[in-house]
Amino acid sequence: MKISTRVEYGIAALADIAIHSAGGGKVSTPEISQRQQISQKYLEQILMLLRQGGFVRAVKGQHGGYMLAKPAEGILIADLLNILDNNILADASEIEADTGIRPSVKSCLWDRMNACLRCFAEHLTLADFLNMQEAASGDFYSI
Amino acid sequence: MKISTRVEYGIAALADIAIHSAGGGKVSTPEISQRQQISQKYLEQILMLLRQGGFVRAVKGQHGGYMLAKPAEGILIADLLNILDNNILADASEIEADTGIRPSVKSCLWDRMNACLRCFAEHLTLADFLNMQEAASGDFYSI
DNA sequence: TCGTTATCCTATTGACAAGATAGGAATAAT
DNA sequence: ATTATTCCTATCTTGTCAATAGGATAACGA
Repeated sequence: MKISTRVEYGIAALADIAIHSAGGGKVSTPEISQRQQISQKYLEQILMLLRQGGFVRAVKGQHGGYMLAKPAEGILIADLLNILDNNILADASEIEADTGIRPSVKSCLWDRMNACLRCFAEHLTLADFLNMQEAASGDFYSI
Repeated sequence: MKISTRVEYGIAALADIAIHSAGGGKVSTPEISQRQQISQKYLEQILMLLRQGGFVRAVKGQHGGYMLAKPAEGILIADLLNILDNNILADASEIEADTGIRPSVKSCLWDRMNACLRCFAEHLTLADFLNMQEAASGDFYSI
């Protein structure tokens, strides 16, 4: 199972924001870039996706930055995957149906695999991910 | 969930061979190519993978062709995926361990998703896939 | 008001893999 | 010999990922 760095960085960035904006603060791209070792310019693009997806809110201008748009408990890893990796969890048969093609047996097989992934990712929140990390090492920064 | 055409064609080809070699016959690339609408040259490469993976046996020369190397009940979709798509189901942490990198929390997340897929694909055989198709339409050729 | 520092947006580039296409060598039956 | 097949390698095209770059827009502070 290959996962793009866009997804990887996106989750890392969101986790970073969740941790460092606790208490109403804002987190800026330079901060995240340095802590998570992600190119700042590339990070900007990813954060744009996360904002458009409704995961973070942004404040422009000096001393601006990002904060979570909703609590970490309400952010599903499944939704993150879809935003960051072009609807990776969408069913093939749905896509075919949209294009007027009759769903095939093959896409039915893909869909079953898809369902396995979705079932997992839809029951896992950003908060769960943060807990995983905390339990594993106590060091939030080594994602 | 994106699946490469190599996987798609590979499974289609193997299903075609399973059906048309019933009774000890052989199935040639031109036959499969025509029935499954796959470029013959591309199909050759895929069948080479399937042969190297031990899924089919080949007979060269005139009136040669392919046959299953083992019964369809013994062919796991998981193994097919790994052969046709570069060990797509291998755990990230295993790969990291092989390269001397300490498995990370992130790869642990990927591995859990991987486990979902593997659990499904390791319990599904080529025979199951054939039954799915038969039940769905009765037309073996419209994969 | 001006400068600083941030987000926001688009264009471009380089690397790489997928998806084919092509040509021919080896092999076996007719 | 001829034909039909598997086998193997090289090449090409295209698209996506990953990253870089440049600048527009917005807010804050001195």
